[in-house]
Amino acid sequence: MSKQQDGASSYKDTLNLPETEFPMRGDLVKREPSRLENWEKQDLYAKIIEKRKAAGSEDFILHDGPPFANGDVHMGTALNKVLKDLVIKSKTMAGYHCPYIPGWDCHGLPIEFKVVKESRGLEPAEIRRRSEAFAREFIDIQRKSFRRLGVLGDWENPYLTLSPEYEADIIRVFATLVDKGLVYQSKKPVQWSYGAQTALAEAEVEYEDRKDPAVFVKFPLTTGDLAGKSSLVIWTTTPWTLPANLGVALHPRFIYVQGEFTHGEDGRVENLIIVKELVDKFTEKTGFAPSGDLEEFKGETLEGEEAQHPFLDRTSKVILAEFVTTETGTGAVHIAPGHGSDDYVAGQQNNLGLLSPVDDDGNFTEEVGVDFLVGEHVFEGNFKIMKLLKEKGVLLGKENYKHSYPHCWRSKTPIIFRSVPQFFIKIDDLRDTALKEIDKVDWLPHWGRNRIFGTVESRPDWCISRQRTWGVPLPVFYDAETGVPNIDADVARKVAEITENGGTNLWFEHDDAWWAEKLGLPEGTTRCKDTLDVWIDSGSSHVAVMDRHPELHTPADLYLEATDQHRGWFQSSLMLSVAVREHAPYKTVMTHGFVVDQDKKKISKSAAKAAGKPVDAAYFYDKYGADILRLWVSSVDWQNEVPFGEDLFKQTAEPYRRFRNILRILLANLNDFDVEKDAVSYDEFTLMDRWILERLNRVVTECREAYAKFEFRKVFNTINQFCAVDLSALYIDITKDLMYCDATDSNRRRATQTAMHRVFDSLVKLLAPILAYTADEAWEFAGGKESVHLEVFPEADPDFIGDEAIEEVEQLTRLRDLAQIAIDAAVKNEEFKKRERAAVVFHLPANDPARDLVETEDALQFVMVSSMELGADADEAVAQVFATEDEECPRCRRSIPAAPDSELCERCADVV
RNA sequence: GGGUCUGUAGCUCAGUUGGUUAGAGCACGCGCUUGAUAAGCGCGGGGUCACAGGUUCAAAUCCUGUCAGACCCA
Repeated sequence: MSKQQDGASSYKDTLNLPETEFPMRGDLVKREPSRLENWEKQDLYAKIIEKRKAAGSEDFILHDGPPFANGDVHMGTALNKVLKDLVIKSKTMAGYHCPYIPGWDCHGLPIEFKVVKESRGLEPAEIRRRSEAFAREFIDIQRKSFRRLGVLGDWENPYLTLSPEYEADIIRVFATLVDKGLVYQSKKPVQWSYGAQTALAEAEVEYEDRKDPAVFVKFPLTTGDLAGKSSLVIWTTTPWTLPANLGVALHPRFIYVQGEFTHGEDGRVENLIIVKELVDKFTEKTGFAPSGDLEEFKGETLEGEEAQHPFLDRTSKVILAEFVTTETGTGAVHIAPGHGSDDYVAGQQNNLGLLSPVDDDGNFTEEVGVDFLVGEHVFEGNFKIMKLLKEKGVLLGKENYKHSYPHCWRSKTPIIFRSVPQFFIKIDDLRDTALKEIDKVDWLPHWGRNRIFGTVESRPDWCISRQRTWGVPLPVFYDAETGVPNIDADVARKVAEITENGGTNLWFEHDDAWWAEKLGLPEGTTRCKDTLDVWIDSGSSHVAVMDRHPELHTPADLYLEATDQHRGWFQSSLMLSVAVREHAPYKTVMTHGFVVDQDKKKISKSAAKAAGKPVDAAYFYDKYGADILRLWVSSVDWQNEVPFGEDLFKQTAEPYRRFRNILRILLANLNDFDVEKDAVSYDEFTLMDRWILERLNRVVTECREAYAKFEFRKVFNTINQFCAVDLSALYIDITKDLMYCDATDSNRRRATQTAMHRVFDSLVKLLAPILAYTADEAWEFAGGKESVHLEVFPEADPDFIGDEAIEEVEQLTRLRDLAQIAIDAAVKNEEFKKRERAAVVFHLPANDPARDLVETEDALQFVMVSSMELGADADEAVAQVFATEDEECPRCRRSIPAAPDSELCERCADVV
């Protein structure tokens, strides 16, 4: 190839053009799986752990909250798991020893429900076998997804709440509770699902809109001055609870009125007592309007009086309660202690007793006291009772009332409050310690503290019995004669011993006689058929996992789950830990928001499916790659709801390309560089090199700090900004000329390569926790023999802590901006086509700090024009441009003076 | 209905203790670049900082209320 044939490009061979095998395109979907395979073949997780152990590193324990072994991994689960991995990887690279033992929550209603739905009438032991198989199937599915996402951990030895050892530990935790006198049995209103035939935990309840018949009912007073003269009026949306009515509650300080009310249409007259504020609403809804003088008094004046039950032959006591409001109703609240928690408490305080004439199916029992209601479902009963009220002349009005009402999360049937014998944990005995412990924990974000404090402060006793099969048996026995439960810690511990080897299936496979004999209990003793609330399962993990596992210990440094766990796992763990060891199981608790739709609406799985919006993590890592998903997680504000949609997801592909390209061009520019042989010392660096290293130092410091605070988004923003502006738009662009055209071994070029080498090294390491695959790939191309995940983060370099170069470059940036304005105008006027053809004259104020820089080589390099000179002084800085008269050097394409007797510029002539 | 939060360009986000003309990236439009090329660079349009009051010389930033959304609770 000769000069004549190929013109200017004949000098191409004399240049040092960037070169690398590192592909521009990620092809993540194809490449990630083979890298993952390689990690697993060499057991990278174990290698990292060994390396930190050998270095005597300090522990950082992130205790994994177990996801439910049911369903595929959706974006919410992926967000949680990847956040955990970002914590583990960044803490590891900050030099900590971070064992990560993942786990699964395996028992519970949702799985049992699916199994039972498939085939009815199964024996308990068979339900349990199938439930276990079901759980294990999804554990494998989810584990595969988590690994594919690049999450490193001890995947071969996860903890499972269904394993016999774990189950035995749950029973031992129960025994400890018994030791401390915290467990009791009582008849108490619970949220009962007649659809699923079980009591439900708070977390198993969901609210749906529902229409109920609301009624206004009068309770004639039978004692006091108003006896036989006036009636209290109650309002209720659950007429079916009236047979269990034992009281009427008034607010002690509200003002009530008493007097004559006349119906606007039929002229019916009643003497009634209603809270003053609600008289108008009452009139509007029932048609009864005040028709005479109204007497006013405070609610407390009626305390202790009696009122006639509307259709049963007994009276109801008038009591006072603070929970009475003037929002709806009449200011007089119907109290059925067997059918509501407020009612229960009020009943206890006022010795009202308790009635709950409803069976497991939600049908009235004999106890209801009205013949035609026996056997009737309560919601049907609503109408019969209304008819009865009307017949008795006590119905003052009715309406269809739409409200949000609790429903069973599985069977979707409405919940009823019903009293049944259940087992409870006394929360009052734990509450004070728990509240004190809450204030010793760091809550991230800080408002999490209030969330959990509020729930612990107000939570009632914990109902721990479930009438289910797929769970840990409640290790309690009933006396043959009396049927009284024998709640005994030693017996429970013996059950734990037996099931530790055989598993709790033994509980269901053997009969009462076998167990009585095995435990040395009297003949005829029967065992409890209930299982423990699943929150006891996961809430015991600090014993069953952290105490048991040699690598872990309690308290954990961090628990990290979605914000709904304030009421869930964070609380159950706290309560059980306080019970067992009197302190919280964690030092820090971090919560993230839920994944919501792009317009910040809640994502319902069924709605998303109907709209064709994928929510499975697999869809995204199979289409875009795990690193894109990880990058998305890092870019998200986990403190609040996390908006998600495929469009948003695609947007993160752009920064990914930028990071990848930056790594690529750095690798390509370092192609001929050997850090051992070619690195230069501090004095050799150009201004630009010192500048980028000062900037790098800031980035390193900021990222290290951000990682330490789990502010991954800040890491993302910082690196993104650094790559887009400092590297891509400035440093790499500006150093192109010297990188390509200077002599291969020139000091200036080697200096820049030294700087680039440091930039690359730091960048890869800072990105490694986020771009787990890509950083590892780049590291390999840079000659790394082992995985980048074995490395530690870069340290700040004391040589570049200052900002001398940064300040100088700020002045150059000013000049560049000034020049840019003039260049754009000239290009628009078609004086020349590109900046490299511009000859610039700066007119600056006399005291302008940039004056000394204008005619330096650094400045010319930075502004990337043909020439720069200082013109006459001006009040305001301004640049003037002309088309240069210099020819373009055919080698470096800069328009600068040529060397004598050459078409090349001086530098290029020297090099060639 | 109650508690805890959130609300800045079409989209994703920066914005230090209140202080010049509210900044990036993406997308869009126009140029340059065939030596980062399924890349790179420059320029441009686009914001009454959810809304309404208040404190202040000065508010995206502090206070109050309204609206919308999220989680938890009823």
